[in-house]
Amino acid sequence: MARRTFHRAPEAERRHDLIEATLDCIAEYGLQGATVRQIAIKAGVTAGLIRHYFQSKEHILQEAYRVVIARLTEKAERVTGDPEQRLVDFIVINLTEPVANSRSLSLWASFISRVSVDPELAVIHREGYLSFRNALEGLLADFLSTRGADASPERCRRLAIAINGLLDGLWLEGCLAGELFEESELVGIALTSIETLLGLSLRQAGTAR
Amino acid sequence: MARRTFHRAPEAERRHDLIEATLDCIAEYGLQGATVRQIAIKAGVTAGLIRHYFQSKEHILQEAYRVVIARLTEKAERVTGDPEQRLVDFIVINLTEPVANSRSLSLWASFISRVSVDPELAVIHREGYLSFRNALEGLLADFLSTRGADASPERCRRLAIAINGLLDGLWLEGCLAGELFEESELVGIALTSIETLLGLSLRQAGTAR
DNA sequence: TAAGAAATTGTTCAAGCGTATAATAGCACC
DNA sequence: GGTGCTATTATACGCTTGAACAATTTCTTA
Repeated sequence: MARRTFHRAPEAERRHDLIEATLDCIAEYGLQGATVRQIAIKAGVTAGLIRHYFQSKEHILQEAYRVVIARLTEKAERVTGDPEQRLVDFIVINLTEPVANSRSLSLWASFISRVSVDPELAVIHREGYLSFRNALEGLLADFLSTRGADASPERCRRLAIAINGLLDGLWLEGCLAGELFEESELVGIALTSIETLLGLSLRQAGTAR
Repeated sequence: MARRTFHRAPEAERRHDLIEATLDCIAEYGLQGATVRQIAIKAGVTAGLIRHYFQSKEHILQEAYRVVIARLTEKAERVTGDPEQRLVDFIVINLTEPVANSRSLSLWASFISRVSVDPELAVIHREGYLSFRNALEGLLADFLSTRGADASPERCRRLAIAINGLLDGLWLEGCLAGELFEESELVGIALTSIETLLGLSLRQAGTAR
């Protein structure tokens, strides 16, 4: 019986492909659909190869979760420009593609549901969450002081918690039921609400956006 | 070989117990841990009985999801009193026990992750979500008009979306990392934020709470 | 171009899965 | 206190799962 020909890939590329295949499986069929065999089919290899790269199925899932968190946070954490623009970009990025879509939510929820079950995932989660909120708190502090507003640590902390919640919640709503909202309606609501919470305008005249 | 003795339970009670056992399994071990055998063990019966009450495993999961949604929304939708108190209670209920805890989140996330995969669950989800947001929109409309503020449908819609998002997000934060917040800190942040968004006070002098 | 390292395949295994069904035991009713 | 109904148990079946491992192929390098 003829053995199938195969391509010998660099380790980094192969690991990446396997993780990508894992995410595809989870997004399409849920965590239950992410079996080593399904992942292998999706990646175009055989099941045995997965255990050549990952100690166990748990390990590939942990790596996959790291990738999911990175994709959800990396863009927003690298905003540039003046404090106002950084804050606005942070908001917009979190509520538009590719961060906000049903696939992201599907992946996120799949892993979140295991965070309380799997201590390894809990560690990965906690890191991502704190880093995200700290980034937001920094943006707020910069913006508030630039505008000469109260930027005390206590106020920044509370505002960061509230605005983090607001962004998370609107992200959720958009991902779960994007078709219930008009184009960029959620972004508009977010910007208006955050302006109100901060007591400052985020869309000053003359700033084309 | 001695057959184990058993109790012949009323249908409603047995179905309730089986669903409760299902939720326990999901909360403890994730959706993957909710196998018919595990559920049966948790409920103190044998696996075969589950298929006597539920057409398939899918069906018991659907029923279980209905229960989860009901528990997350029923208390908040039955608030009473004047518009202000109803709104405040709505907020507090959603951010405190038993709605806000890690078990609730675990269950919610488990099902949410399957909403995009399973059309039956998607229907159940959509109903619950719309009913929740409508309830909030009604509370806001009542409260705003009582206070003589702008209660136009467009404003109520946008405020409901924003406040729904804020509550969802803070609920998430509290469930995921309750120990990062002081006792009732999230409730305080929610009340303050919503007062700011509405431009009205929710804690008038003389209202003991 | 031969050899050796290791990436990849193909096969096997025991365990656990959802489902099906026959046997049994609890309970209501006469 | 039988009798009949059916809730419940017990067992079996076919499949899929994660894992293990030997066989094979590719690629590097000398």
